[in-house]
Amino acid sequence: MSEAGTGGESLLFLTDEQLRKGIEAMFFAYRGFTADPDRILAELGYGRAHHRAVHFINRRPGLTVNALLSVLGVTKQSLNRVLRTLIVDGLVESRVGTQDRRERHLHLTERGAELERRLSEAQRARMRAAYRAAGPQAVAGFRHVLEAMMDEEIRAQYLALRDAQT
Amino acid sequence: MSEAGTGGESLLFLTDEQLRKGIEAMFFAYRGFTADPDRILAELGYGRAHHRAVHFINRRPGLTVNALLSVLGVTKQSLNRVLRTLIVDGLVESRVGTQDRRERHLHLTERGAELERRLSEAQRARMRAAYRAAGPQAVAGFRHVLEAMMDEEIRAQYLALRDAQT
DNA sequence: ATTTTATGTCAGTCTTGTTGACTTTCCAAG
DNA sequence: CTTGGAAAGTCAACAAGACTGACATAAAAT
Repeated sequence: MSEAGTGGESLLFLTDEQLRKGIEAMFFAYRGFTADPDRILAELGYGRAHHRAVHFINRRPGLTVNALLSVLGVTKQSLNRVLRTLIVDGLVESRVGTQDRRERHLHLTERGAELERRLSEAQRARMRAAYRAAGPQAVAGFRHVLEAMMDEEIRAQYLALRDAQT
Repeated sequence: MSEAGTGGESLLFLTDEQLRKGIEAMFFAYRGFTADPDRILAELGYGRAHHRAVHFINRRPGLTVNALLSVLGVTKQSLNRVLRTLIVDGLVESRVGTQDRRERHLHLTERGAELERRLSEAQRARMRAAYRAAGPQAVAGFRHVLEAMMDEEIRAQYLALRDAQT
């Protein structure tokens, strides 16, 4: 890891001014990060909450409502409103569990998958451009810092999700 | 660092899977990023909007309402509600401009500056920990990618703000 | 004198979050 | 087999914080 080799620089990086710049960069970058999907969602009368639900259902097909709840970090009442519109609109399918029939397993329908692709492609295009502009080494650093910034529990969830993928 | 160093890898980094992981990292990291200030704000009956206003007023003392509006990317009605509570509560001072008396120049009061320090210190503590854990090289990469992810106009604002500081 | 700009304010809407109360379903332990 | 409790869904009420649109005021610019 880099911290081992370049010990002397660490102190310079940790001035309050450097940290404040990082905070601002995070704020502005997040705005860019959500800007493109937001435009698509607005067309369709959806919001960011719909995007997040669709994203994670696509990511973990068949996950339960409870699991989605804990990934998103919202209450079931809040999620339910969003989920209901997605189900009514035919983008998400809620299947009763086979072993435990109290559980509802969530899947995207073909139309839901289409929306997911559209949203994701917009977001990935920006990410791809940023990655290209910054270079592979910067990308590795970017991911490192982001992972270190997460809450402990969230990081565990993230790593599990990350490693479960291809 | 494990993945960096060799130029030929660039293509590998730009698989959809890598991009999706970056998207998720961004989502979860932003949650961590706002978690600590959110707790402090909740105690005081404020929200994220108050934090953002206080942050940028501290950053650019004497900036006008219009300038703050454009930095925050919200409408004046939305900002006004937040700003009014901060002024009434004695955290922000609104001074009539000297050259142009239509303008209101915004400053933090001593109490406002105290809150700013408290919020900022919480956020910087997390940032500092993340920076330490990831190392200086990762930090540089982090900032690179974030800057490349911003909208053009926003990036210009950010760079102006960044370079105006010590 | 008129227009434009900067700001503030009122009213109403929307999304997305919250709590609390209650029901239905159904697994599992007594 | 009965009952306790977990999972899920629903209804209601509420709040923050975003939006639009309309309008008011003061001051600068033309």
